[in-house]
Amino acid sequence: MNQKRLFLIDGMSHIYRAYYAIRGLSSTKGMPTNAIYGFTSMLRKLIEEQKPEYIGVALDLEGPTVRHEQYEKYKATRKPMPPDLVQQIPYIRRVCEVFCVPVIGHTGYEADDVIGTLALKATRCGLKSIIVTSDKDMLQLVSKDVLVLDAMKDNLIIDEQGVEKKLGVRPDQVPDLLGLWGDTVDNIPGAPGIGEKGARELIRTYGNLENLFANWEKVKRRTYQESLRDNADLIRMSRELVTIRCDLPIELDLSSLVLCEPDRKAAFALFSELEFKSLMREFHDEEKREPLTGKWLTDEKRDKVIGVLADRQRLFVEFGHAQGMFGRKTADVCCIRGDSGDAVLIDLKKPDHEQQWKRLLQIESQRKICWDAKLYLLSQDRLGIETRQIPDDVMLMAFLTAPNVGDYSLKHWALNQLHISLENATPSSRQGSLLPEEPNHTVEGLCGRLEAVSRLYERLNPLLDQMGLRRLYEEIELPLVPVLADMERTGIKVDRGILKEMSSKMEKTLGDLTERIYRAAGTEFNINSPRQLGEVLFERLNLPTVKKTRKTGGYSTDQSVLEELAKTYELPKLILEYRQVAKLKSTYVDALPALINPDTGRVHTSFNQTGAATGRLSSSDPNLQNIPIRSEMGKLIRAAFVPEEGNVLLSADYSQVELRVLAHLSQDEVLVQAFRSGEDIHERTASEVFTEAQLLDRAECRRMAKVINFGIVYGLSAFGLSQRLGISREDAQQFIDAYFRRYCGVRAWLDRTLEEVRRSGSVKTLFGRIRPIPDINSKDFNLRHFAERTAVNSPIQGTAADIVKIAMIRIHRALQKKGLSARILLQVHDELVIEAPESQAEETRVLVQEEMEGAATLLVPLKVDLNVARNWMDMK
DNA sequence: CGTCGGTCGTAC
DNA sequence: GACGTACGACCGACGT
Repeated sequence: MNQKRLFLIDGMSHIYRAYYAIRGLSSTKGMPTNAIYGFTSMLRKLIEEQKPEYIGVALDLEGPTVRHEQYEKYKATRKPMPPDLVQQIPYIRRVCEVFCVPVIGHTGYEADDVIGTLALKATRCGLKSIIVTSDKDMLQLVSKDVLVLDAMKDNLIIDEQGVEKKLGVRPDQVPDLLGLWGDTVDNIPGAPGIGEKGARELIRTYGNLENLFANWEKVKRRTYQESLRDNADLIRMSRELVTIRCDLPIELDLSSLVLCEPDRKAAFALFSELEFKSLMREFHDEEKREPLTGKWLTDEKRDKVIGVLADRQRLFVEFGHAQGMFGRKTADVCCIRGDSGDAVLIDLKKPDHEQQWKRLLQIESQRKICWDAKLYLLSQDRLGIETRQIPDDVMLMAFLTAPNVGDYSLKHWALNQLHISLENATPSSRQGSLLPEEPNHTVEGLCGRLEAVSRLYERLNPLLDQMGLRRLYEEIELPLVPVLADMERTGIKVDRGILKEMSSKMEKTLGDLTERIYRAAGTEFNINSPRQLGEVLFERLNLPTVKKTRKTGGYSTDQSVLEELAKTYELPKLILEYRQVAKLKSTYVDALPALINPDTGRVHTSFNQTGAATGRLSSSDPNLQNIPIRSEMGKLIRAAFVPEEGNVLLSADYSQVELRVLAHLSQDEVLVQAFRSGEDIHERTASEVFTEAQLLDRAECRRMAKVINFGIVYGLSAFGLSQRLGISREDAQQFIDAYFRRYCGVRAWLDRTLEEVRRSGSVKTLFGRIRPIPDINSKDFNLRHFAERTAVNSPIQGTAADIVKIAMIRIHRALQKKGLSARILLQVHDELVIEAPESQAEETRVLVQEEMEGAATLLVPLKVDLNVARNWMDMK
């Protein structure tokens, strides 16, 4: 029996119980502590005895709940919480905090409903849910995988038989039973004149409430008959009120519910304040984890300490980074620890320390664990060592288990998962004389970060297995790390001269345009300011404003608006021209040269592995994934990206990879067939969707079909399609209908995917990458529809991203194996840019094509287009 | 003088 | 409102 268990504690019920059960407990300062003490004892005992794998405490939040909307008298007779209990609540939250037990609650919902929803979701994840409460309402949730534990009564665990024994009915009958019986505490009326015994007897005899109503005349007791006859609505409403909702639109975030070690130091401080003597004693002794202290290696101790560290199975590593040349980070101090015990700080600027560090690195039997392995690899370049063993990366674990978070800084995760504030690690006693002032170079700063890394590892590493993400991590994300590090290290050569020339030309163009714009407008203003531009266009010149407005209420001046106006007026046309040039100049032409490394003439972008929730990479500083290609002028920028002397650039892009993925996922016969026979997919869609008459304009139909094909992948609407194609909504809807008539497998897949996401709250790629879709059951129309589009797009985009990552790893390995000196330089989602010596160009080309096309075996072939050129512009 | 949200525009 | 995923320039409001 290794089924993991989630304990959901009904906080409110325990707090009230403790408050009334323990009388007169308070601190010497007069602070009442009875409820806190009772709650703490319960929590401690539960953790001690049950050793839950996952745990959470549900508390009611302030404000009315949906039940109050249903029934205004709900809980009306309940007195407000006594003031001397109210003031204890914040402390109860702190107790949870020091025990590292998360408090869960959602505005507008009762804690009961939160518990019900999470309990059910947990069972779907294969967990056993144990609800800790003494409230009989909760018994309705009991099932094979949901149990109720009454912590007040000697940890009695109630299963389905237990419910029958206690209430005399099955769990599913509990709402009906309580609907009749009522609940005076919550002011739930129930059936007047029918009490506990009567209710039980009636439900046992008639099975359920509706059947009872249908047969009310057969009921023996006359008072019951009348009550049933006269109060049907009241009773039904009562049942409604006692029914615990299990369908709340909330996420089960297992990563935040993992039980971890209590914060002993904080616990001791809290219990001291509350004067809980026995608990103070319990948390006083052995301060194993806290505080982690650091020691510099000293000559006497060095060998001994390194010896001890080398004995460990795992080493946690954290660096103090210094700004290296041209934005490259480099480590100059390293903090390292084993599974337990003190951390050791190594000053990488000292040759003897550096030697020790290299020694540690070479011991491959021990796993190194860090936050951001790519940074780890790159930050060691200065040491001139090649890291053969890739360290485990807790950041990637965080990303895989929760790709929607967006912020993968150690600071954020330490704060949100461990409640450790890393910036509060106050730099006081700086021990090493060489330490710079930055917080992550102080002993405290580094030790705090190291502590966070190791505790997050303990939490997230097991989650990979529980969520089925292990292979994705081991076989894709982690092996990709050294590939990306190589790409960043290598960079791509940029011809400064070309950009310089473009810049001055554009400068002149902008000057001319500015003058003409001012003349046409009859005034000078900031053309870059949409607000000022809006005023000039729509107030000063009174151009028709009908087109569009912003969310914030102003005039929209975006491209589609200006294009519409440009049909009639001169100024918008000039603005459009100005915008295009200004954009290219500021974003690319002028920004790029600043990022060229003057020594090598190359720019080294950063590829962010946690940048996109779908699993795509993102690129920044500079972003080389959005270099223009569509417009003629924009395209010229690509001419500045060139190979090193004696080399060529090789571009390899997957042809229609997302639509091929869709074909595989949906198994749509038409789509699969089209790709298998190597047809032009847009042509094919055109001939499927359009009529004979329409097809006379073949090129136009293909253009529209292309838009439709892309739209499908993004979850298009008739409105969106009509906008894009400049046609009526009705026509757009016709095309969509026609599409799905022909590609009915795609329709079925969309439906399946949506059904799945509504049930499970998340979607997966072919390789098991998970993306939670929290808003899928939202009441908010916009949120829900956005969630639906995300849900269908993510598996497609994500699977394609997985495939490209696999291809990159394969190419990297194959190049190494064959001893070719070609290098991957860039990844642009479905394209790889590679630099190869002229002499190896052909061999590299063959290798790249093979590795890319063989990266995955789908129902349809993967096709790669390759091009070789002397710059990035001349390639497609 | 920094931060941050809004708008706009580039890529796949 | 209205087609998914990013990054980033610029503006302008706001707080220091």
